[in-house]
Amino acid sequence: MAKTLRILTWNINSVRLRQGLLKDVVDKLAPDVVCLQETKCPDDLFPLDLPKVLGMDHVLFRGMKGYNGVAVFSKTPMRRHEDTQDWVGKEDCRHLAVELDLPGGPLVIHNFYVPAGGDIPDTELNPKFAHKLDFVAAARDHFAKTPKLTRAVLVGDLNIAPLEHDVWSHKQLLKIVSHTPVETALLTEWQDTCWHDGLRHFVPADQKLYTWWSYRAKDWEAANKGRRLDHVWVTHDLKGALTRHEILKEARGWTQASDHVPVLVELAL
DNA sequence: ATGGTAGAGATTCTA
Repeated sequence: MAKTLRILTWNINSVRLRQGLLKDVVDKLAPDVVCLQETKCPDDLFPLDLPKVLGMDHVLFRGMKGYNGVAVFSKTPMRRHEDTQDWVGKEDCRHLAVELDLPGGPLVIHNFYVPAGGDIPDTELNPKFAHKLDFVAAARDHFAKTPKLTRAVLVGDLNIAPLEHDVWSHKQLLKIVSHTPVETALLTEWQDTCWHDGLRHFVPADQKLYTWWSYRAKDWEAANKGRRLDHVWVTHDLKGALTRHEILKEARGWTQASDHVPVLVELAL
């Protein structure tokens, strides 16, 4: 008997500010697991009443002051997975791996927040871009060492839109951080270590698909200059378990919205 | 290598 598991990923851009919107997202999409990025909340200030409000008993988080931060909520028991890492020598709270106990055996979920990389796509002029490339290369190399990985899911804000139709204009974004060839090549290499693109599984590569719209656009919906920065990957053994996806675009139009929208994938495990 | 907006938390950084 297959169990349905709905996994939600969202760059919430402050978990404290958007607790109410998170409740609305959970009520609407009924996830079993919620992975957040950019919680921007030190661990000692994390809102500990939030799990009860969301109807999700279990929570794990890794936060810091001001920036970054990841958290996972779950309806079923979980524990922090040993493969949670600091990447490229920085303790900047960009990764949290959890292990869930499910009837068919444990499932590992990696929650990532990849560095945005600044504005200038040049590693000499911009250390933040160098950090981003180093981070993705390290993640690639790490998963290349575990090529037989199974029953695992990787989600998060990877801050790279790899395909032509993951951005509103491929040509105009080739020199824009998030869609430069060096970034998209690295992300593809990372994915190719053991992962299958769980969103493009449902949406053909020739169709536009976005999860993020800049705060800086006057009318984000009319301009529709989006990018697909948020991802859900599954190991190849779980490809056949993918049953549904949803990108909650309407959330971008809510009052005091995040610039990223919630992304849901359902698996029949 | 424009400037636009948003959040944290300090009067600027990161996205």
